Formats: sequence, structure tokens, C-alpha cells
Amino acid sequence: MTDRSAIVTRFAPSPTGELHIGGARTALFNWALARRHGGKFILRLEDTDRARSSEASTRRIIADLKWLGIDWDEGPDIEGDSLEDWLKPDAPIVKRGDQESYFQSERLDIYRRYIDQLLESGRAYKCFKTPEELDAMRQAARAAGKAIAYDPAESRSLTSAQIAALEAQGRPYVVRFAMPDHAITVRDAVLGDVTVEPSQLEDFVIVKADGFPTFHFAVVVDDSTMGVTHVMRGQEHLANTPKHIALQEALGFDHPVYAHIPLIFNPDGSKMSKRDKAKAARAAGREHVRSLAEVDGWIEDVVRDGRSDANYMARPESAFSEADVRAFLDGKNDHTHIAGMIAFKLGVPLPEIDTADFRDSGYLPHALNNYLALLGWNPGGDVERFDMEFLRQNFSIERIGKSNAKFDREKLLAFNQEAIAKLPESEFRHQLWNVNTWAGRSWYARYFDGPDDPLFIAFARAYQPRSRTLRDPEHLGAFFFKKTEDITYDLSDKNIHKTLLKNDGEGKGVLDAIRPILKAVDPWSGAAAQAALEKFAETRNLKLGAIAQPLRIAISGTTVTPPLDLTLEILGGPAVLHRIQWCLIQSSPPTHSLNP
RNA sequence: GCCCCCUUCGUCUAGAGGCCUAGGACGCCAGGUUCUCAUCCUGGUAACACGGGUUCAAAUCCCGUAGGGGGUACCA
Repeated sequence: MTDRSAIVTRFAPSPTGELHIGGARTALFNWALARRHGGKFILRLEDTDRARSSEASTRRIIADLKWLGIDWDEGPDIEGDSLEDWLKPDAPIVKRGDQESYFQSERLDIYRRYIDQLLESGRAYKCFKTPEELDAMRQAARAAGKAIAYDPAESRSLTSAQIAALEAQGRPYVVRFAMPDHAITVRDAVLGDVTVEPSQLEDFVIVKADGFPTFHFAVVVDDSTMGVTHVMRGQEHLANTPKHIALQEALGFDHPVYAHIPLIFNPDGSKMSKRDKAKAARAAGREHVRSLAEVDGWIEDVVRDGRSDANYMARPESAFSEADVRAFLDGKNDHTHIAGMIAFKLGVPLPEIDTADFRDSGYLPHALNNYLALLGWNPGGDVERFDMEFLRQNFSIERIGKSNAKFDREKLLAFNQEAIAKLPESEFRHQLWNVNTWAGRSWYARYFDGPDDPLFIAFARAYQPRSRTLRDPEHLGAFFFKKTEDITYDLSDKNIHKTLLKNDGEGKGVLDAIRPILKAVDPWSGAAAQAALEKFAETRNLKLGAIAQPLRIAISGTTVTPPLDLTLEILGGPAVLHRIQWCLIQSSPPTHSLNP
């Protein structure tokens, strides 16, 4: 026996793609509400669109939710402890809960029963209109300034004999629900009462010609049969809610509490959509292709890499052809995986839109959840930084806002940086290693023996306080991974020029002077090297900065590195000495002075 | 077109008639600490969309205008 007072919420995505970041927030809110009240949270897959739904998408949605730290009491699930487990293509999808299924495509017999009930009571009827006829009706209605395009009179006046005859002919039909002729009020827990007049209410399709229920019908039946008490969803569903309420009345169902939450947009006000990713990848792709003599070869590469098992983007259902890539570059399709592959090959960042994008970009689930929760909800007071446990204890519908929000990556980045800084050292190290691998950039493995290699420990320690994402160290520390001969010294850079060549090459003089000092450090360690340098500075009556900055430039080619001791530690004595020598050669001043 | 929703610093927001000379966070600017960067600390910048009401008193209530968003599918 279920407790009738307990709150039951659900998250019901369509497995037609990735888990959109907005969907993640909806899931988070529903999860938090259920947890806050000791209720139940259900995951249900709305896969009534047979053409666009896929199992692979289901798997990724499940994995993404689990990665975020969201758990559910009923619905499909994948067992395991890590993202790798959840993303294994052959990991079994298990079912939790008493329902026959939590996939709408497997609940057809349930819908059938209620459809029959509606058909028998006359609250629904078969409609044999062709899509063309309906289009004409819509145009006519618009021309006449009427809100309702569909005139049910003709369909409803069909006799059962006529219907039987049409069915015998094999004429396709849909089932429409007969909307009541009274106004319907949505009692929204966030927006308040919203009343829609009957003149705006149109008979709508509940069974498609392919025999599948529409979203509107399935959602109402499922929410009722699953005992859902609170429906929290995006505001784009508000206008559809009267349909659902009417259906509930006709079926004798209770009405759940509705709470429509504000939408999330890009900073420029546009929708956050996968097209943003396609646009960015296309721009980069076109730019690159322009510089290529042999375009075919490059496209072949993209396709081959896209299929390579070694690549994280490779997914069976995402295989694409060379023609697809060409079409993509021409703007004829927006395939996410082609965008991903192009970006990967070119090393360009794509805007994060889906949950997995944020993961691949090095965001921590904790920071993401925290930021997401603040988009449309806040705990009041000046509290802004909190964890899942806090949400579990404090989330409430009352504090959900009404207005749409713009997604501010700067603020997310700030949250992420704080979260990274607070991570225990070893946790950060392992996450850093993992993300690098997930993102298909396993090149840490080329320089370090593993996440527990002492040099990688030093590397992680160097970058933990200065990483906004787990991907930052790859870029900030790129100089570590270069061959000495690939390091360049840009003397047109004011700082570099000044540090090395000012006062008749003072910086270079320092570099030359510290070579024997560093050479003598044995055994090599960052701390020992720095101590030697400090001692040297003292004898020369110099500040450490006067030595550190030329050295920093010599060993990195840049003016920014982690603290000297860590940098020297990671690089190692031989590389340091080699780079100093290289710098002295490469930074020879021009024959005539730059400063007249 | 029609219907519905929304409107406080650049952004996310606090604010439920006097506590508001409007608070916090991110960003930005300035200063301090520091071997660079980042961190950290200090200070600063910046908003009640507009116009009418109601009231002793309005960011808070009402009406209108403008702007933004959503819906109007055999997609969810």
C-alpha cells in the first residue's frame, strides 16, 4: 500500500539525444523535491517517437544523471560504480519498481485500455482527415482569425458504419480527444492560476496513425498509474497543461500539483541548442578546409576517427559517412557527433550544451548542480554555495522563480574553480587524469606513469589552485609536454624581451650564471633547486624575482607558470638545463638594437 | 494573427507596503599579499522597464504600454 500523502516526482526525458543541461536541472529539481519530503523519484523514458528514440540515448541519459549524483527509486538503471561502467554499451539495463515498464513504448497495452474507455464514452473519436486536409483547415482558421483550426463536427458525425467502412478500406486515422467546452484552470504552484478559455481549446490527437499514443496522452496515463503527485517541468509545457487536465477529468484521474519552472537561455537570449555546437564546429571546419589542398583526405580522417574504438566519441549509432560530413559543412545537417569529431580533430572548444559536454570540459558535478540549482531557485538569505545534501534538506517549490534565466558560464566557472580548489589532492589528481582520458586526450599517459606518479602528483599540485576546469592544466601546462626544441621565445612580447634582454641582456646573464648552480643540485628536487637559487640570489644581492622570471621564461617560453619549485620539480634537472641552454641560443639579440 | 507567462545591477538573484540612501553572488575596476599566474584580503562600479493609479507610505497592490519568452504538430 502506498502512502497517499507521500510526494512522488518523476523525470521523463525523451531518449532522442543527449541529456540537455536544462533537462538536467529539471531532473535535479524533481529529485530534490522528492528527497526533501522523503518521497519517491521516478525515471521514465518517453520514447513514443519511434523514429528518433534510441537505446544508446537512454544509456547516456542514465549515465549522465548518475554522474550528476542524482538517484531514483523506480525506473531503468545501469549498475556499476563509475562512469566507465555506466557507459559500457553492453551493460545491462535493469528495472527498478513495480511498473510493467518505465518505457512508454512498452506500455502500449496500458494506453490501449484507456483509449478504449475514452472511445466508448464518446470523449474521444477517430479522425480520418489527411494531413493535407488539416493543413487547409489551419490556414482557413488563421485567415478567419480563429484560434481553433480543427472543427470536429464532421469527424464526430461519422456513424459507426461509416467508420467501419473507412477502417476496412485501410484508411489511416488518428484518435482525437474531445475537449470540454468549459474553461480550464491550471493551478500552478509557481505561476499561480492560469485559466484558458474554451475558445482556445482544440480537440487534439491522442493516438497517432502509427498506433502510438502522443506525449500528451501517455504522460497523463503514466503520471496517474505511477502515482506521480508533483509534475515539475519547463515552462514550455504550461500551454499544454490544460490538455492534460482535461484528460485527467475525462479519465477520472486526480490532478497532480503542477510547477512550471523557468527556461534557460544563452547569454544572448537564444535557445541553448545542439545547433550552437554545430555552428561552432562548422565554422572551425570550414576555416580549416579552406587551408587544405586535399579536402577529401581530411574528411576521410574525420570519418575514420569517428569510428575508431580508441575514440570516446565513437558510438555505434553515431557512425557517419563522408557524405554526412560534407553535408554538415554545408549546413545541411547538425549532427552532434560530427560536430564533436571535427572539434576534436581541430582541437577547438565547442559550447557546452548537454550534460556530457560539461563533463568533457572538466566541470565537477557538484559545481554544476550548485549552479544549476540557482538558475530558477534559491534558498533565500545570501546562501549561494551548497551541496546536494543541502538541496535534499532545503529545496522547496515556493522558492522557484518565475522568470527565465540566462546561462552565465563565468559564474559556473567560478563555482567550478572553487569546487576544484576544495577537492582533496588525490581526488583532484584522479579526476584530472580521468577527464583527460574521457575527452580522448590521453596524452598525460605519455609523460607520466599514472595518476600516482610522483611527477604527476607535483603536476596536479601545481595546477589545482589555478584550474577553473579539469581541462585547464592541459593548456596551462602545455609547455611541460613540449620538446625543448619546440619551445619558442617571442621577443616581440614586451615582457619576454624586457626580462631577457633589458640592460644589455641582464636576464640572459642571470641564466648563464645559474647554470652551474642548478647543475650542482644533486639529487634534483624542486625544493633543492629553489633553495640553491635563493642562496645564489642572496650572494648576488638580488631578489628572487630577478632570477625567477628569466628562468621561468627560459624553461617555458611564457611568462606564466606555477611556482618555480614545482615547475622545476616536474620538468627535472636535465630538461631545465637543456631549456636554459636553448633559450640562450634562441634569444640572441638582433644585430641592431630594437631600442634606438 | 490568437492565447498564455515573465520583467530588480551586464548576468543569477534577495526583497512578499514602511526594516531599501535596494542586500548577496559572478563579472568588471582599483589597491594589498606574492618569484609570474592563480588564490587570498580591502575597497569600488552598477538595477527596481515605462506611464498612470491605490495608499500617509510602493521595488512590493491595480490598470495600461513596451520588451522578452512560450504555445498554437500525427515532437516531446
